[in-house]
Amino acid sequence: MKVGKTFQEKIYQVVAKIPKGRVLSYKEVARRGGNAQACRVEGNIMNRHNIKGLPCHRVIRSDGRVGGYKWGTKKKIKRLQAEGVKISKDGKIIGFKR
DNA sequence: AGGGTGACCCGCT
DNA sequence: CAGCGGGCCACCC
Repeated sequence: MKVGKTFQEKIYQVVAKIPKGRVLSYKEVARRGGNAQACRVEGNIMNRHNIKGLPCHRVIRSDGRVGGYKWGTKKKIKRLQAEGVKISKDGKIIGFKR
């Protein structure tokens, strides 16, 4: 029995509910979405459809890095810092627990 | 309309 | 340490 909703919908809901100043890893989001192995799709969706209102910059890799970004990883880091997220010089998320 | 590949990845061997 | 498979979406031809 299928829920009917596509992965994008689930991902959208999860990511959109990320509190400000908090970051989630792709795997975490994917896990909540139902398939932890679909982590690639997340990036793909956001990359092709940088949905407005979706704080995709709050989604980072499990390694603690910010990962990639359609508009540029640097931009992503800057954005996170503006939200209050501490980021190391190497672009590592400080205070991120996987 | 259909097939094939890329993509902001992760975990295992 | 390096390499690859895995599942889902959108775009290209």
